[in-house]
Amino acid sequence: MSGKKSSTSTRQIREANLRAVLHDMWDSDPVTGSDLMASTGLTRATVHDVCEDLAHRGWIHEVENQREHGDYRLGRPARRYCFQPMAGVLVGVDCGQDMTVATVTDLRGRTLTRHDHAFSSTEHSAEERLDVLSRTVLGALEKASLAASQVLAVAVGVPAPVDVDGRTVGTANPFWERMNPNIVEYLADRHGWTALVDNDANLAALAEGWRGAGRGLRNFVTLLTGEALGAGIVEEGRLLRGVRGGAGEMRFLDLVEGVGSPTGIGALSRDWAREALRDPKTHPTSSLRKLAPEDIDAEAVFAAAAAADPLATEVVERLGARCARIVSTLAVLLDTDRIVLAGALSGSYTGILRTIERDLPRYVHPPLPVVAASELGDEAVSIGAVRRALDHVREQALEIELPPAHPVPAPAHPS
Amino acid sequence: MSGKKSSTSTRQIREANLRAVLHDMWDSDPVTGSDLMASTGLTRATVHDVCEDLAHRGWIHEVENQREHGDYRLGRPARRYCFQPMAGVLVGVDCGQDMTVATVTDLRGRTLTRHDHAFSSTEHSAEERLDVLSRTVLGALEKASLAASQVLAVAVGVPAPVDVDGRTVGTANPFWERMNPNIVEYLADRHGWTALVDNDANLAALAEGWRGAGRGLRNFVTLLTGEALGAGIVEEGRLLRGVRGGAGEMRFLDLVEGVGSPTGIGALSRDWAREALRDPKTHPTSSLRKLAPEDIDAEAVFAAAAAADPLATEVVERLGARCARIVSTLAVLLDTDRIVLAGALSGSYTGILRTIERDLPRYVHPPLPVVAASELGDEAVSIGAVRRALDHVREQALEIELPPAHPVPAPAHPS
DNA sequence: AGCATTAAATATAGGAACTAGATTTATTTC
DNA sequence: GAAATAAATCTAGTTCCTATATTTAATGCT
Repeated sequence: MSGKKSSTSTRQIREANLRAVLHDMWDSDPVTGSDLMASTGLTRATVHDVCEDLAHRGWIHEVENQREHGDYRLGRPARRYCFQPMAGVLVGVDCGQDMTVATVTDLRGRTLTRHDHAFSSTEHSAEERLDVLSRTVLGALEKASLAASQVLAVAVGVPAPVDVDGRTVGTANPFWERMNPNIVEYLADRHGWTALVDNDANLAALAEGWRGAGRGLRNFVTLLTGEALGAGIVEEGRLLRGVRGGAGEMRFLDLVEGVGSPTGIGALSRDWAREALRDPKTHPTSSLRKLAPEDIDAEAVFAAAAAADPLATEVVERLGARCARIVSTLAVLLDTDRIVLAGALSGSYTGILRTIERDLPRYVHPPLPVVAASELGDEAVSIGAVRRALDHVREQALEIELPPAHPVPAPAHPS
Repeated sequence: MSGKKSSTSTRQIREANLRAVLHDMWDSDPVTGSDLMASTGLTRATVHDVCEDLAHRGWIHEVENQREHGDYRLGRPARRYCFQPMAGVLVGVDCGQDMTVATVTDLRGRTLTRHDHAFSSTEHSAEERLDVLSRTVLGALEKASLAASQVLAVAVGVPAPVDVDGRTVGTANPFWERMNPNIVEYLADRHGWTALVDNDANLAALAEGWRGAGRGLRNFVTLLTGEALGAGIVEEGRLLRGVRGGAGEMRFLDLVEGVGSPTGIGALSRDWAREALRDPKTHPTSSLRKLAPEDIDAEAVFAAAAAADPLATEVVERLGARCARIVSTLAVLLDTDRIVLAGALSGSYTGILRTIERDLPRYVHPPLPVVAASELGDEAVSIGAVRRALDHVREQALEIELPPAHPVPAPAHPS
């Protein structure tokens, strides 16, 4: 509000310091001026000045009763500042083929609420998609009594290639364009939100690098293994996108021997099991024969395999052999540290992993990449979406004007 | 030398301005203070101050007779500054299996001299390799009467995976380790040079992006097609490296249908032609039958194909069909704009390109990537090495202390 | 030749953001 | 209640920048 204008040059310094201090405080407990002096190398005067600036902007606040937090004894009590995790909220959405899940978190990525909503069918219209997406997010916000104005960023994962600007264009594939009917613009126009759209496998990769099996790694690949395979490739900590967001597209598997298609583990486990069951002579004692054909799904197959059912074991074995080839291809070309198999049933992939481990040395020279199953199950995409929103907000923090501190409706009676 | 110390904060501003001005001047004609004011947004006083600083450091100099350069008429003549392309020199080396080529350039990448030297055999020792490399660079410098102290950076391309630090370790492949026997350390210890080592395909990619078929593109792949295939992958303007520098390794082609190995076009054209010639019944009239078997090499095959020889044409056709599959794999997974086929004979790849263009739609959905042949021939790696050195020097300019202005030996007679 | 015009250089004053060191202040400990 | 302590606050002083006034070295016109 104060119309002070400083030169672009000097503002650069202040901006860098604001950024450094905010970064330091984002994920830590309340810190003192001296703490910040040590971590930033600035003098005390500057540190407090910067902190007051950040407090003014609403990102941090000064902790009043200092005694409670610190365990020091002597000297004048230090001023303590603390990051405001509720200065705004983030929304991460997994906007899949069949349903939408929205997760609302604070600025540290701690979940506040989740809310989901199914589409009427897999072939739902673009209009329905946008409407359901919108209502799912609003529903989640309402659950936690949060106002739309508190949302600093909404990130949405869709099963389609997405370019840097969050758009899906020029793909000559109507399915993909329907999956992402310019969500960015829609959310901005309708709710005024900063929206980020990304490919679901890319977001799953972000999730794995944050809270999953890729934690701490700068080079890894996440393979989404549901109906169709899709890879999220992280190289030197950066997500690969490609020209139109198509990086990680697995259609090339058509050409790989022993693979032949980009069909996912979820689909194949079901299809292969059904196919085998059609011939009454193969594994006549299999427990899967007790189920109706339409009840044979990935979950049933993995459950049977876990119980050592011979037919299911054979399917899992075959899936593992196939995966070994897929994983090798990626590992060799990209020289990656780890490949994470993600998907709703990733918790049941131990059998597949065993086979991959056995076959990998046939195709890859040492050092071999680590192949692991995701621990995030079907939450990978929405967690990754939250992370995407979080990254954006951390990056843009100084350009963001925070909503007023407490938009909770004031008590009905006058002061 | 002047022991002034400014705070890290204020130094950041000055550094950013030095960088901006130096960057502006690197590739342009002499510029005036007013030009720089427009491009940097700084005031005149600051611009001249920064320029004097840069002149002091030796990167630029003030042009004396201003009239000659400008075409202005009125007003007080402007001070003009010009980048010093000979403030130091760069060396780019292609250190291959059979020979070494060193290119010396000025700071704008304009070639001053080239010098090459063959190894005693493809199985030469690490010691010989380092020695020949060393002598090739010194030979090139001597040709242009340049002192070793003028070298600001030496970049070396080797046929091996190389990590970010320029080392080849942990590959369990003695050939690779012999190709890069810690060249960085050797050149630093023996000559005091800043050395950068990189994979040859990566450097070829840099060359293509600079002066070749990838010029201006942020996403493209360069395929080295000589004896063994190797890819240099550029994504968002950045070279992919992978954990140990192995990104772009093509061993995964073992698993690709209709490909089966990472053997290069150079090797296959020769092998396939020889194989066909062994059966006297296939194409008995082929002009290649006039050559001794040991004279059948890639060059001969492509020359014959250009003259419509049926046997050679069949080989080229087969190569094209194979390349289409390889190119598709990369294009789909990486969603790249263009794939450049590089190699000593890239000038003769028109036949191959025709076949690729025909086959590509079988494997890739539109929009199709552009496939092009390199125009750089066997210079791709050394040009890329120069570019690597240039990038390093531009990046590190402010940290580099330039050698004294004119190390040319003073005339023998006194003043 | 001499003077107006012009575009740049130079000089002067002032501000933002930082550092450094002296002084003050709020605590705990003895 | 005084000493010890660690931090806050205050007072200069720095660097690097901007803004504006003044000066300078050309050209062009009479």
